[in-house]
Amino acid sequence: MQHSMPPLSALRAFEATARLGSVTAAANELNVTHGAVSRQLKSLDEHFGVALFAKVGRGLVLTHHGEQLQSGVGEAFSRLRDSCAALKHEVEETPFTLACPGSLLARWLIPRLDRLHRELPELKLQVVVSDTEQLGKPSDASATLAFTEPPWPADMAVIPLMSEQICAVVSPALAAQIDSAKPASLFANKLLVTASRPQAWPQWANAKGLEQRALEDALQQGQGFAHLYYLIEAAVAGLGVAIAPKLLVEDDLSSGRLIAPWGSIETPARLCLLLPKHANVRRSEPLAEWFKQALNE
Amino acid sequence: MQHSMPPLSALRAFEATARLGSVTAAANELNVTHGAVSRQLKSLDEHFGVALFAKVGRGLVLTHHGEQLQSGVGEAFSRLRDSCAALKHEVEETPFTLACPGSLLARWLIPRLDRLHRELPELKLQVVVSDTEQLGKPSDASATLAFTEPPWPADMAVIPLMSEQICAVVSPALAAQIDSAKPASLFANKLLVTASRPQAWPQWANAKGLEQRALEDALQQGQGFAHLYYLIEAAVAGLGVAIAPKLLVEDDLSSGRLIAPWGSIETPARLCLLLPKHANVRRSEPLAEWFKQALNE
DNA sequence: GCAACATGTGAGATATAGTCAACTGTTAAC
DNA sequence: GTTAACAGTTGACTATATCTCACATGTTGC
Repeated sequence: MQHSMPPLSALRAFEATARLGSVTAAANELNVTHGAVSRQLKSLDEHFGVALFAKVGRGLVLTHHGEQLQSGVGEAFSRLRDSCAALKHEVEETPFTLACPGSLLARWLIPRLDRLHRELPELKLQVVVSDTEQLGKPSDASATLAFTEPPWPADMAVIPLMSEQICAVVSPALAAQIDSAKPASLFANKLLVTASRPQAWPQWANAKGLEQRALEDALQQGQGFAHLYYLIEAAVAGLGVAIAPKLLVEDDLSSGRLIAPWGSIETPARLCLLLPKHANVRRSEPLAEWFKQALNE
Repeated sequence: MQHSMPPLSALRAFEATARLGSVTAAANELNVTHGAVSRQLKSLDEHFGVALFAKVGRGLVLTHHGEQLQSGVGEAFSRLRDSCAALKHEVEETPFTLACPGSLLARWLIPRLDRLHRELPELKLQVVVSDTEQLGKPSDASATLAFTEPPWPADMAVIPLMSEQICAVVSPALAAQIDSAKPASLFANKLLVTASRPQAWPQWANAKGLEQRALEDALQQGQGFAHLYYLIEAAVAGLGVAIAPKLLVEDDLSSGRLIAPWGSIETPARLCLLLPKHANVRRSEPLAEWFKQALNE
């Protein structure tokens, strides 16, 4: 059965040539040279053992057998084109869902969301808050934006966008009382912490050469917040010193609402775009590029 | 538009896999390894940016998008298969017409025609007498059998089957009076000639070392026949000595109806199968092979 | 826990399909 | 009648898409 099928590429060349009435036109449509189409047609003639085209003047016309073949093959290719175009259209019209932690969403992405929609309109981007900071779960989002550190989950494609920097921030009023040259001056303030980033203060202490013991004592007297977003607002309000990804406080630092007296440090984590296996590369890649660009401004 | 079409081979792999429900089964149908099909499916996933199959247990099932694609693609491929099979069927059901000179037909082919029909039934062979001995004409026969010598017509494919041998033949009664060791004993007989083969006697004379002059004299007193077939019958009837392709008198020689006292000679001509350009190779090639075999028995 | 089965994948072989350029034949204009 | 533009075919070479092999991973059932 299948044995009677000629090479599909030859059928495609035949269909285009029959439809357009010219080898050269078919070659243009198929983005090949006319020689390539001519060969395909010849191979089809040989497959069926009859001439499908006859030379008339300096062009070709279908023979009886050629017309017979074209009637079915033309419809079949229409059908193929329609089916592929329909699926492609449906895929591209489906909104692209980006999951993002609430703090990153509120303090970095939302201010840039309008521009993102304008620059990548074909994405039909929809943003949702990733419910927990936990990753590696089979999320139904098209992509997830998150700070994560290696090892990265094996069942997802991970595109690192930038290294994470964290900094300790205080309100301008508190900053005035700080000797920024002395890292230990930190301990003159109340430390603000969040359960979602338990490793932040130890990393900071370690990088700044502070004693773990002193840090632990300070944390005992610190204040906890359920969410990074509230932590930062607490710092703005002058409740103490918060530690947060630099990215999330950058706008506040440039506006002067917050001060980072002791600078910032780099952590092993990266801001990453996490894609499920079988993600749509043609949709997620432009998004990753957009993030890389926007993050470097 | 065309731009949205994935590679056709990938679509074929998809269609077979969807229809058969298994990569391995599709690979068998397509006569490739399962790895090849697996790659094609992967490339299709990437083309559309969605998974078309989902792993379920140790097999695959179509996803929603996969089903959507299969509904159209399956029909399109059915259509393609039907169209190709229909054309192929029509071509193969068309009788294959073999043109053949009347003498060759009567004295060699007809006795073997039954066997030919039996051994190549799918040819639906029909035999017609080639009206003239002239070749190179755009005949509407599928193939032409003829003795011809180079140069061969450029607009036809020529398959040489065997070299031509000609021999001078006489009835047994006449043969008894001949000294077969002497070629010149030929001239004791009346020479029988046919207009369709004017070169036969001169070739014979030349090969046997007979004087052209003596030959011409003998031919003056010879008897002409319109057709080779009558010429041979005249020899059988004892009217004189005929010259004919050995192939045409072989049956008579073995039965003793005719004798070739001086043996036979080879001419530059060949028995050939002449095929029009764009002839159906798959039909004419088995016929050529059959002839080669039958001629060597 | 192991054998049988089904699909996925890296590396390298190979065959299909393409390019280029030269050639034949057709049409039309000067 | 000559020439130029055009359409298709073809030989020689090349490239890339496609396949195979062998191994890896994951599932099922005894």
